[in-house]
Amino acid sequence: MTTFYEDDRATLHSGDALAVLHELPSGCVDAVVSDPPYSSGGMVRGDRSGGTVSKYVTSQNTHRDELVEFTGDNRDQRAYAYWSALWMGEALRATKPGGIMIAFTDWRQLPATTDAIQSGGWVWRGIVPWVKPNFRPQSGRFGAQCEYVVWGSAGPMETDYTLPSLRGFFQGNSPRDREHITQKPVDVMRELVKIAPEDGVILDPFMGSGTTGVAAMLERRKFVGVEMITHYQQVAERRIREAQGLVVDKGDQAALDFGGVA
Amino acid sequence: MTTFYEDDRATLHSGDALAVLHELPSGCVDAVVSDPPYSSGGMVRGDRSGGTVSKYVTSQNTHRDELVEFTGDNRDQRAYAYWSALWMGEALRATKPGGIMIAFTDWRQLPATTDAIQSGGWVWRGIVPWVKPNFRPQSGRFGAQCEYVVWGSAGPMETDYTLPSLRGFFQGNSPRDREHITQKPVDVMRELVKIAPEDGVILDPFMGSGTTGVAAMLERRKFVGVEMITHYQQVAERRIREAQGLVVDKGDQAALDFGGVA
DNA sequence: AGACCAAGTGAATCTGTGA
DNA sequence: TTCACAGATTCACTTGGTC
Repeated sequence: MTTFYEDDRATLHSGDALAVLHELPSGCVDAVVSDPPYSSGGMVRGDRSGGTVSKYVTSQNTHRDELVEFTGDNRDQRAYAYWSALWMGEALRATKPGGIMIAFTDWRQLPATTDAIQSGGWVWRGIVPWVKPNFRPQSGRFGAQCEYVVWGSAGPMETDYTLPSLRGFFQGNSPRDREHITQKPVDVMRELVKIAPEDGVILDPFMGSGTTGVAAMLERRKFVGVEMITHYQQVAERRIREAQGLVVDKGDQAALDFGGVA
Repeated sequence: MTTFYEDDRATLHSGDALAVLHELPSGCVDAVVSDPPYSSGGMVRGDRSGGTVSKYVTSQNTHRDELVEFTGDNRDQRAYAYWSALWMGEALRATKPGGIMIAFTDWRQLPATTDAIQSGGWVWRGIVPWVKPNFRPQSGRFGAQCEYVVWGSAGPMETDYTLPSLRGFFQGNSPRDREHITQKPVDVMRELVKIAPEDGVILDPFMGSGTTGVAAMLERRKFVGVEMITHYQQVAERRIREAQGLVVDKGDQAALDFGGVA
């Protein structure tokens, strides 16, 4: 396991998610919050086998040339469910009893993801839709306007009525200046990492551009991230350090502003 | 098949959904829009086996005594998926090629429902969340704030770019003065029935208090409903006739007002 | 009329009790 | 042990009453 960045709030590992998860110590994590490749997009095999940039980005997008392809997005649905169960099972071992799993998915892979989280040994607890106000309308059909968060727990959760309750759906558009094709809004991620206690450890085995880490820093949680592609390792490290600076130097208000921008 | 009400806009049948569906002529329907019993409610079998009023209505609720139990809400998950595939398969036969299936479900039964719609022979097209602003929160957890609409088509859909596009999520609380425990807002139903063309036929095999029929009348679609329980047959007939009166006598504006009230 | 306040509600979920 | 049921808890939003 190669660690390419480490400080007292964040640890970033290089390598394949499954391999790195296998090497993590047991029970070292409070919550797993991740956005794995969906392997969705298209009913037929041909639609899945293309590159990720051509699949997810319209040709009008001005940043198209700056976006880097990502991997692991070409499994069929059986393989996707099996692979998801594998990494979720490894993640369960690394998680404390009562800890939380959170995984993004789209409508097409949602049933496979709920199967996988349970196959991995987690107690499935619910679904949280993420609504994107600016969606692509389709004549005579309901728009595919949402993505979904599937969440569960490592066995029973303790019931602590002093904890605040969390909302059951989120709203917000994809960030405008994305550095990763599937980058999520920081505001949405900030709500999600609140499921872990302050100073608790959040693990993201598919870090990408590091939005989960940014949210963890802004909400004063610790972060462990895993990413395979060198380009995104650099992007994530930069964004997470920037987020740390915002919290330490300028306090909460600046952190809030940052959430709106990124 | 016993028909207990019929006029030029609405036909209401008495009996079990599966039996009545089997007797309907082939291809007589443009869209199936329904809210079947979810058989959900609880992690353990015991929580499913109680009556529907005690299961879904809190003991503090002052209107508890006025609500009538409904049936078919105590299947285990395997049986639920099998039964759903059965009635959805029958409904497919009754639907025109290219017609639409819309079914409500909750988070727990969502994967079983997407399996069932496909097992029944439909092309699964998507999920539309229904977000309830006044949800019951839970400490330290994401609230179960949404129900879900699973929709699909009877084979390929024709693409007609002159049709309006429909929203990918709905918002709105359960109606205040419900006559059925699981009664849906008329506004949400009105959006859903728009998937069928004007003067097209909407079928609801689990009519309950008849909200689908009310929405169909207000949006100038025709309606075929099925309900087993005598009490709800009477409620549905009254509400649907009231909705017809609003459209014919007072025009569109009154119809819009009605949507907000019921 | 409008502003404010108090009470009531929810396809929830978990725990404890008693049969 | 298993099952059925009562009780407690969370908060956004609605309703109804008072000022």
